[in-house]
Amino acid sequence: MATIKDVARLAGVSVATVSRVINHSPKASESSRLAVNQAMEQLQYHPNANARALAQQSTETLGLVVGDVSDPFFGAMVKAVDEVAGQTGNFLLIGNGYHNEQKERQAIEQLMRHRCAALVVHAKKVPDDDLEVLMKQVPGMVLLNRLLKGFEARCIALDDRYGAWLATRHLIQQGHTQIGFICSTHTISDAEERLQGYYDALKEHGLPSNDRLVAWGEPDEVGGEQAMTELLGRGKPLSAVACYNDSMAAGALAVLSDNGVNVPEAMSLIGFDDVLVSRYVRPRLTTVRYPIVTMAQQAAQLALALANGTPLPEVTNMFSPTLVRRHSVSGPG
Amino acid sequence: MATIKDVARLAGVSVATVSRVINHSPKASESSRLAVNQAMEQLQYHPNANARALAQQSTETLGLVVGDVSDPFFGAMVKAVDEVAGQTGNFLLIGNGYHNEQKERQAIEQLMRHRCAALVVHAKKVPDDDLEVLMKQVPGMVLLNRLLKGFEARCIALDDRYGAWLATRHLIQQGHTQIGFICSTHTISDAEERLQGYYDALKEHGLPSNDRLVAWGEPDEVGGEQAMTELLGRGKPLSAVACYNDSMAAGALAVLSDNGVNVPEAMSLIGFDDVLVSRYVRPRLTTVRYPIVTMAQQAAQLALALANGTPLPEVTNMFSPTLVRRHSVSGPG
DNA sequence: CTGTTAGCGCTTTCAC
DNA sequence: GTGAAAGCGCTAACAG
Repeated sequence: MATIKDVARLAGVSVATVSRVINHSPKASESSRLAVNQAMEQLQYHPNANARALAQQSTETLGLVVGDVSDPFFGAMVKAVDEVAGQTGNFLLIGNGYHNEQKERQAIEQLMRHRCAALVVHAKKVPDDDLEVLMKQVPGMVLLNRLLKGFEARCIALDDRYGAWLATRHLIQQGHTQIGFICSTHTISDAEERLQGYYDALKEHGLPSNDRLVAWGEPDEVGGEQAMTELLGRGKPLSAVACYNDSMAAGALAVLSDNGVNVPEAMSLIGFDDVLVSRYVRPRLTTVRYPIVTMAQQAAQLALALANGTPLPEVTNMFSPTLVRRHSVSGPG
Repeated sequence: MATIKDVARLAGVSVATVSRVINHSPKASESSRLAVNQAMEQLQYHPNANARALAQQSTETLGLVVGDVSDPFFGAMVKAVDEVAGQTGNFLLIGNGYHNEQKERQAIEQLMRHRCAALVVHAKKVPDDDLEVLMKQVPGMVLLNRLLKGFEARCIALDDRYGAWLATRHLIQQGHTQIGFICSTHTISDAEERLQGYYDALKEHGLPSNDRLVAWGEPDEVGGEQAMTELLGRGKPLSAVACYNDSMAAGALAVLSDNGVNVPEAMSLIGFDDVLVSRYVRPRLTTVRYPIVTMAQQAAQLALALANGTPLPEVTNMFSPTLVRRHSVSGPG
């Protein structure tokens, strides 16, 4: 692959001049600009981003760590961040944490090695202490969906507990008293917080909580199927279920449908996240909206500003979820 | 951020030695290995990947261009490629083409600038000629879901036409004679091929084709809703519809459900791709399986082998889709 | 406006 | 086993 020297030679100028026209420097005559552009074209020249990064000591890249790109929730996040990266002329580097401490650490590590100016990190398994070390080391690092004390201004999170409380309260307000919860087995704060929100709402309304009303599974469709099957199998009276997320709710819905349990007539169901699928199952899923796109955009903008030393944008550090009423919830039969 | 010099100084050795222990060179004494590791730890040293790439003239990165990461179809693709990248110690760089010629070109360009050793490219809009130039320039570049003549061995594609033919024939075999097609408005070969496969099957079985039986939309849920609404609105008798992909089928299904048209009793529906959603709508979607995971893995392995000059893996250059029977197709009412 | 040159951080001969 | 030094491709003073 051609280098800047080749271009300089062919254009009959110095490498400095080539560099100038590449970077649209004002001090470059029209004539050399022409010659250089022609040479670049002819040689199919593509500037080496690594060399550039090294020389400039900065990279024009924005790093993002997500759980798993193939998950629609993260898909929305990636897209949102990619858009702000694109607008600011940055290239997006993505690392998958795969919900695993080792992998999360590796992903962050890789991004640091690539010297991403800005870093948006969604990592739920890496311990606070380790994260703190990294945050100190990388000024342009912002945490998404996690609150690290001492770095609140560089965190953008959602009030999970409030969201689950909202969902459960909605069910209670419809008259339900026997309410189950389908929870995620992932040992991350989101799961604990949402379960706690469910308990809070129950207690607040004088409803007893009961272990037999909560079932667990992986936070995806299959996990939702299993958890709902489990719940049904226990035979404990139940007229409504709040789910950890929409994917699990979709799985639960499928199981109910297969078992001839009508939703919402015989069973109300509420999800969490408001991802696309919630609008395409039938009945449409009532859920709790997680404004991930806005959150991701703000995180990216903040990270970029922090990295470039430009004025910080105003961001919301703690977002509140909201209820989205669709058709999977009604009063008890 | 600490550099290799800092580490060398602290460890009391030369940078060459530090480099040796970083790269696990056999010629590095246990004592210096120890000293260096300790110094790296203490300084929180992260080797600069850009400098490394420059010095080695190679990058340990695998580039991937997709349409849009947030689309579940591409999500599966990204994950598959990421897995083989991870296994071979490569870091994945992703570029989004957003179904737009300019963007596709930019994405490929970016990846080339970053000097990705291997490149897996899903680009449907960039013209053949341009692609040819790039293919010649980057030996480790492989095309996914596209067949470029002269480079067949570096292409991994699916027989779209056959897939749509299969779907339509399945409908015909169930006794349907009034079969619609919901097509994508994206002007890419996939859309043309699938539509053609539908026509082929019709003709082959002596069934007339009719423009009023095909409707168009964006290849997502919303597009599927619109197209199905359009089809219904035309009032032309219809007992089955083949769809461009599962997302459109999901949208179509939703519209049918909302209009009280039972699937499959009153209307049969068949999708394409076999993405996750097809198993979570009710009825479960009968569809045509697109073995994207296997295809993406093979593409990645091929690209890596091409880039590294290692023996090429055996790959299938043209995959055949298969029918997946679930519950959205039956005989005409 | 242009060219010369000294690095950026790392790898890799080549002597020792 | 180890270090000195050259160089990867590019940018950014600096001098002209």
